[in-house]
Amino acid sequence: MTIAAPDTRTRVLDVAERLVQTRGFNGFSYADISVEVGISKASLHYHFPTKAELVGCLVERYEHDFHLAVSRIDNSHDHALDRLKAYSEIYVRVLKADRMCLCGMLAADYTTLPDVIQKRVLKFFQFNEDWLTSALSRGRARKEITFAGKPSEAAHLLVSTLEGAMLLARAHKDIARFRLLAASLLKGLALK
Amino acid sequence: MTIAAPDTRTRVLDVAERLVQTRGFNGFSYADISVEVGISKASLHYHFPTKAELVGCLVERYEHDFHLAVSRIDNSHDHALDRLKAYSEIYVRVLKADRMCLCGMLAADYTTLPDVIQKRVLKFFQFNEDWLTSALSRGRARKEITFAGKPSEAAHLLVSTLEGAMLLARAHKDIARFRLLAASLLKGLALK
DNA sequence: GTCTATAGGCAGATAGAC
DNA sequence: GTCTATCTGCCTATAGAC
Repeated sequence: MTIAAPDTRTRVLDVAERLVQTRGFNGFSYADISVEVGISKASLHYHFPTKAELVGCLVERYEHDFHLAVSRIDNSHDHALDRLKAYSEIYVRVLKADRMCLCGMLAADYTTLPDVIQKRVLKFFQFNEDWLTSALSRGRARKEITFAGKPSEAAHLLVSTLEGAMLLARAHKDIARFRLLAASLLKGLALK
Repeated sequence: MTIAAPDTRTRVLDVAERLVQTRGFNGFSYADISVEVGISKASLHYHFPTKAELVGCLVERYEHDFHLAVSRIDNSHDHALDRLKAYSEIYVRVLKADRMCLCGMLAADYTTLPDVIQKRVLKFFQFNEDWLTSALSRGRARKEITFAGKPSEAAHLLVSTLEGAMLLARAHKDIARFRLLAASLLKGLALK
């Protein structure tokens, strides 16, 4: 299976994604993308008329990729702890690329975002919490894991902690500490 | 005890602080401050020659205020759970003002910050984790709370979770959910 | 300390040729 | 699809008068 050379539109999205994840919505410009992709600013506007549309597409693609990643987890892992571990490894992969979660970053920039993007960012977090809620709920019913309180609250805790830890880990350039924290989070769910 | 009318410098810092906490380092300008404080952009440069210096002062003041807040906690609360609850209420107060933690916000903007500011942001988190580490350590020694593993790791978990939850709560405009999460975090530390 | 005026550059975005 | 050229407006910052 070969991977086709990415078209211009995709290359633009790839560069823009990295820029948002590292510098935030207000920390990059069309000029930055132009240099890296090797086409003029005007050409970028052909593909994405406005910055709002560009970043909107970015969030859409990111959420789509996340959907794929978690359904792969559903198909390849059965035990709740394995699923949650695989989930946390998505975050580790992002951190390894010296990036913040795209939507975590946009959550920081939230008040400066166009309406359309704000809604998509919220949808992303909702999707994550929903998936975690169901993974936690199923795992507890099967007696694979244990935790107190509602699954939805535990899911909220997991997303918050992973996003927050990511924010700090990137600044500290300390992925090891992030892994340690993720591991101890999972340990807290293991049967005693 | 009366509060003196704030001087211009202080009013500039107050406005700038709110702008950074709501819009991020790259999401506001001297023009924004100028309008709100009611003096010209040029006058702002008299007080703070560069944006880097302005935000540097902001972080310094924020950390100083945090120092004061936690030493008040040390003096007014003895039980570890009370101390930690009071600590989490600092975050709630920030959230109530529709703001993100100043340094949490700057952690997102991290790669775009001047060196001096990057270092101060890290120092802020270090201070928080150190204080929490000692509060947790003392509390466990006195058998006021319980938790597994090193105090420093539990401290890291607390800061990460509170910062991450704040990021999400502000976007969702849902302080109640933040409170719930903070409460269940503390509940996890309570003696069984 | 505060102002007006302005520099010099970059932002997002458009027009029109190829 | 991509280009050059350009627009308008905002950015940080400075000069110099009051």
